[in-house]
Amino acid sequence: MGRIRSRLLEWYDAHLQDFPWRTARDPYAALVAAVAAQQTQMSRVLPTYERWMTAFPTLRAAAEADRAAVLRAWGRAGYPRRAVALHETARRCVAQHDGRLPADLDALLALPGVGPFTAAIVLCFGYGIDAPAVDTNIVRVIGRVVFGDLQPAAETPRGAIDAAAARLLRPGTAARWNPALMDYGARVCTPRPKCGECVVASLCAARPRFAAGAVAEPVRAQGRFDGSDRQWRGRLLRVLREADGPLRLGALLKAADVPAEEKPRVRALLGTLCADGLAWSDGGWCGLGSEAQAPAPRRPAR
DNA sequence: AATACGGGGGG
DNA sequence: CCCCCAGTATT
Repeated sequence: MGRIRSRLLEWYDAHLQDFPWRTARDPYAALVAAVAAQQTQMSRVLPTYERWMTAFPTLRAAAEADRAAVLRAWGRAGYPRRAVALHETARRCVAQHDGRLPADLDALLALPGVGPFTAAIVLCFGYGIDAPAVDTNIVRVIGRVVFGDLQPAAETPRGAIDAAAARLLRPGTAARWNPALMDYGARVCTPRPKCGECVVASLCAARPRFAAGAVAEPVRAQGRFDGSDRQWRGRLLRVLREADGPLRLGALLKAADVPAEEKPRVRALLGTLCADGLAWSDGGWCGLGSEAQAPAPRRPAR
């Protein structure tokens, strides 16, 4: 174990990527980066992070923002419900935690959009607390090196991976060890691994299998995106985000280029956006965010 | 345990 | 065209 640790740390020191949230010791910055990183390649995280932090430099600023502004800052980063969760988490921190992120695992996990990974990132980067942040990269690296898996998610149970991650973490090093392991999985121990460049190949339990030419099977099959609900939701939201203000329903469907036969379905999807706090719809008008904006005609006031 | 949830990078 | 991504919430 010790040799694996030292070699990976040595690799990390030579390939260090200096993301601002890694060294800022700012729990809010860590939170924003962690949420932006959920199911998203790092190359796309930095721009989202910069936009968000420029628009809402502090937890309180995020809490006081309106939903439409939050969604515009999120832009095309994907999974916009993450922006809603971030917004709501900021509000709860102000309402219930004295305007700060809790430094406690269970309290963090109680916040919307915060799961085991995000909570661990807040703890280790934000507070310097030792918490193993086990992302998909780390699952793969530990699965292979420790357990000899080709494609860990399909072989070794997650609980065993987590236990190994906790065992590998030396006290006081989480803020360096977590990103070292994550980066290694992203750059070397990739889904199709670069075993020729691997600094722990001689210690890797999976080495014989890969050396024999075994190929890792795809982790999770993915449905078609074209024509999916997800694509339509994304298109609607994009139109709403880029609009100056409220739109007629008909104008929304037209701008989103919805064919006649898809209109009932896409109208229903607008309903799901509203349910998610991403859009509102009222009296034939609709818009970005959670509440009808001024230009929309109000119902007769009593 | 299985699905839903965006959008784009990279082979 | 296909795989995958610093996951989380819901069913």
